[in-house]
Amino acid sequence: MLFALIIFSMSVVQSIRTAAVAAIKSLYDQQVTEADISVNITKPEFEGEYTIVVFPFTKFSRQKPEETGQRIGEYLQNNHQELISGFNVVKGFLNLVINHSYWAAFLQQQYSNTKFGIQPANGKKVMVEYSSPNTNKPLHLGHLRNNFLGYSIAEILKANGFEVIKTNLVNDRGIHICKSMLAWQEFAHGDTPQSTGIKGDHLVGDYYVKFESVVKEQAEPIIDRVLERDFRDFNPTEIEKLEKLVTALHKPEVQADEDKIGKIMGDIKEMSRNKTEIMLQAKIMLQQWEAGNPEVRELWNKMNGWVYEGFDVTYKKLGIDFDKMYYESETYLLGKDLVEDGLRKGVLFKKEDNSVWIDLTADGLDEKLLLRGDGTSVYMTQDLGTARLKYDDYQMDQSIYVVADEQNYHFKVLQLILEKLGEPSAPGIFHLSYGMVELPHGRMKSREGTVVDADDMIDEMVKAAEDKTKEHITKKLSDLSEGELYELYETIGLGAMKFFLLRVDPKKRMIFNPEESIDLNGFTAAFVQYAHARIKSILRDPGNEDAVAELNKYTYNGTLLPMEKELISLNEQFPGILADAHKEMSPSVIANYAFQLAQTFNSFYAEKADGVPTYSITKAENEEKKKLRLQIIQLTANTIAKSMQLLGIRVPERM
RNA sequence: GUCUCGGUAGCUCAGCUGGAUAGAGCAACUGCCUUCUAAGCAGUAGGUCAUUGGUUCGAAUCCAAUCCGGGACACCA
Repeated sequence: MLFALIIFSMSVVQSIRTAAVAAIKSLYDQQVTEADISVNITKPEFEGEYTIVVFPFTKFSRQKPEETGQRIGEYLQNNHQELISGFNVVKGFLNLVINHSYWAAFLQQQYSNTKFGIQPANGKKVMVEYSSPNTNKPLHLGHLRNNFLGYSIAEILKANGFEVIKTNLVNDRGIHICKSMLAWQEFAHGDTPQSTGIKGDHLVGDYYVKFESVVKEQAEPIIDRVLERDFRDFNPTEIEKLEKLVTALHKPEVQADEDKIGKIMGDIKEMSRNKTEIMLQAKIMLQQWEAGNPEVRELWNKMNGWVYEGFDVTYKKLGIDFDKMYYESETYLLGKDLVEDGLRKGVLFKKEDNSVWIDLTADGLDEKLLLRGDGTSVYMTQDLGTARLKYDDYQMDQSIYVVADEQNYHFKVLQLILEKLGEPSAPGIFHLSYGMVELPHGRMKSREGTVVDADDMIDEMVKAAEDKTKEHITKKLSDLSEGELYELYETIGLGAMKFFLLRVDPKKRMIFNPEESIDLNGFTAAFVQYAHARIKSILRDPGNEDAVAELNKYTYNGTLLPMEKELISLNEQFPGILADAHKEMSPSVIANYAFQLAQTFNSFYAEKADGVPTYSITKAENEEKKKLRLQIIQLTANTIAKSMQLLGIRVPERM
């Protein structure tokens, strides 16, 4: 079947484009590119599957749009009979009818090909860094969007032929970690995850919260004193600043503006918090950690160990994994050698206080600090060093950072500096920026305790799936074991959560409504999973057994009904969708497609005329139709499963 | 202030490389389970695509201005 192989290496849309370019060349002696051919899916009210917009060609055809469409249509029909069997022209729109035998041949070749649409290796390597948690508190809803996005993008890249390295840069050191450590030391009386039965990351997180509440308590008298202009807790430069703040606070125009009051009070609070006893202790602990103090390091190791145990449980449940872990405790000193290089090359400069900067004003940005006067590095320096480390480790063509959009500026600067330093990693830096997840009342704030915990979230979703499943359990799932049922609840519950967070364009911030997220109807994973389970149920039906066994060598030879054509055509678009998802760096493209496919199948499944199903499979009007439809639904099930896999979502055989 | 992202149905979102009468889901209302799984299907209702101007055969889509909202612009990470 060399003939078929040649055809199916190209999508229908591609083939139409190529053919149209040739048609225009032949009819009008004009050389246009394939990108100039606008091919759309035909509106349902017209006959045909694809539509070429011919308006742009009237410039050189010097004919009315209708005539131009007519001539191109005739050319295509005459010269590409295997693909196009008919056409009609409405105004400037040329609607093309795809040859039924083309669809049949396509179906025969791909219906059981679980690799349909998956691209062969292209020899390119991509690193995806995602998740990147702090080890002072458990994962929350915001992390979930990050984790699902990173995982899904990695899957999408793989399916597009890339070699992917999934990495996690764990933020395992810093003042926030010391906060949890200190509070644990002071208040825990030696409690451990084992002794309390509390999951390690939650236990550590609890002491982070405890720390914050002590800070708040201790800061109150300091704030009160500041407001009374009693600045005994502060040094001269701080006092100068506080004087200004307090004076400003009493101005009438500020008194009338709640935003301004809030801002000034925020500054005062922040400065006061830094003077609390416990905060000062935390800072000392950080210094001790950096100096390698054995006791502090031991405590740090112990508590981070608890957190990792907790994270492992959560990651495993989420179905998320990594090929390579990087730890900030091992990378935070990197980057200084790049700074040295930069100074030598004259890309960076020193100020009088010995601090090192880069001037980005020519690029419309500011000056950026890279080393403090005392020689210590900042966040950017670390990231520069880590970028070099990663590149040395893997020499990847692209390095994707899955990080929230509040860091857009940081990554813009990071790439620019790498470029100026002549680092080979620079061109491959890509910030996959995503919007924050907000609750209906506003943004989540960990200090205010308005965070949605990831583990709670998982439990709730699985519970919701269980409740819903139990409504039907006696009808269709009574023979499943406890274990099988639990697996099903997880498949549905986790799927719902992932789908909910992935179905929206990543760059948009999204509102997370708990009630809506728990819904298993409509535009949800359960809807798609349900369609899959229905298909599998039909394929298992003993009444279809004989036909299923003969599908392999079968090619349908007859006319197709509308929904048959529609389903095949939609499946055929999968490779294009996969490419789009990569181009857009957006799993939402896949989610929308999977939903549409499931929806189309459900209509196909349910359509009736005079009470009789139009597209019955088990009771099809004849053996030919039965085999045709079995091929169609088999292909559909495969495409659904693959799409969901790209989102990191499992698909059940029954539900 | 500068930069940046967004504003589409009551709500949550698609559509944005310009193309036909702007689509889904939820919520509301009608119907459909002796017939392959009703977690479903079919239908009704719901729109000044933020506003104004421009580009053109044609604008939700491109451009400009304005309004509203998020975020960033740290010797925090």
